[in-house]
Amino acid sequence: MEKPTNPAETHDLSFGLLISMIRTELVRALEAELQTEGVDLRFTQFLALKRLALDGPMCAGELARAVDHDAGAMTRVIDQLETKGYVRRQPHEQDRRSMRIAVTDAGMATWRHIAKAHERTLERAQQELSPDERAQLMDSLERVLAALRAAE
Amino acid sequence: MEKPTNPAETHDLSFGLLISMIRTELVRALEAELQTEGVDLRFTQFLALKRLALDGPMCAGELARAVDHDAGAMTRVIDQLETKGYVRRQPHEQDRRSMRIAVTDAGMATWRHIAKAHERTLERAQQELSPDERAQLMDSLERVLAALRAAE
DNA sequence: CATTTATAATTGTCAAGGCAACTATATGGG
DNA sequence: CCCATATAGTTGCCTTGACAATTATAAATG
Repeated sequence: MEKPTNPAETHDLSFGLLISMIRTELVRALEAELQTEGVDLRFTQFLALKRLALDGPMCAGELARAVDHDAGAMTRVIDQLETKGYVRRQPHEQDRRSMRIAVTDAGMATWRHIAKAHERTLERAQQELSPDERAQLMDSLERVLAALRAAE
Repeated sequence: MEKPTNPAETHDLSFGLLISMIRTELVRALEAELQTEGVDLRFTQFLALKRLALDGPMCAGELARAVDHDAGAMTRVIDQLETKGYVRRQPHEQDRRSMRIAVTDAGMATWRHIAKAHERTLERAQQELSPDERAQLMDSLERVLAALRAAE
């Protein structure tokens, strides 16, 4: 320790880096769990499938917004999920521009299969926090997100 | 809108998605601040410059670990910072495999210039949180990260 | 009703990050 | 001392995601 470490930085991790690291580790942990279960899904594909499985069919743009993903990129994620047989594109009845993205039976089966793995991962991430602390954490994070989005 | 958009949806943000969203917004906000200041740095480049500016010269691998970045990718980040004139690669004296990455005067000047913008961004992100809540948030996040890294 | 404007999905392009292979050098065990 | 193994940095390759442009269709407006 010959190096003069800035005392304000002894917390060492800035908020941004900390958030980035947690995201990286969470993605890694979840993808590892999925692989262990023999399910070949990347993090983003997982998020999309989860959203569709929980909320039912929706169109591509809605899904993109729901998982905070670029619309162009979402097209390809849907392609991938469709190739795997987990979702299906159906024409929207009122709006011929729109697609209705629906989970297939195989997709639902996969979702049920991996839902527990997902919960295990989240549980593991928060295992050192009390229920109160978990609630507080989620609340704080939501307020941080809101503040960042409230543009200036 | 015939589908019952569950109002519970807003609270149904999973931890992973919430973290991802905050990271995205934080990166966006910081890069916007930097651009406003006329400084052409991406988030990762910023993190690397900050680390070097605060902790002094270190070798490439150390830097990569410090900002949680892939070593191969870090080589290119250093390339970019070197091209911009913000850092310099120097041979390591004891170990001829190693490089000593040091911030140049121009790099330091730039760092001083943008440090405040950085703080503004973090301040804005946490503006809705009390000092206690901020401390609690950092603490919880650190424990989450530790849990993710520890367990298996 | 024609025309402008807005929206949904897609596609092309490019930068960035992860991983594996490679080179050079260091280190530790016979 | 020599060899096996480990480590530092770099590079190539591939996937992902952001953004812009494109196409088709809907909605709004004169």
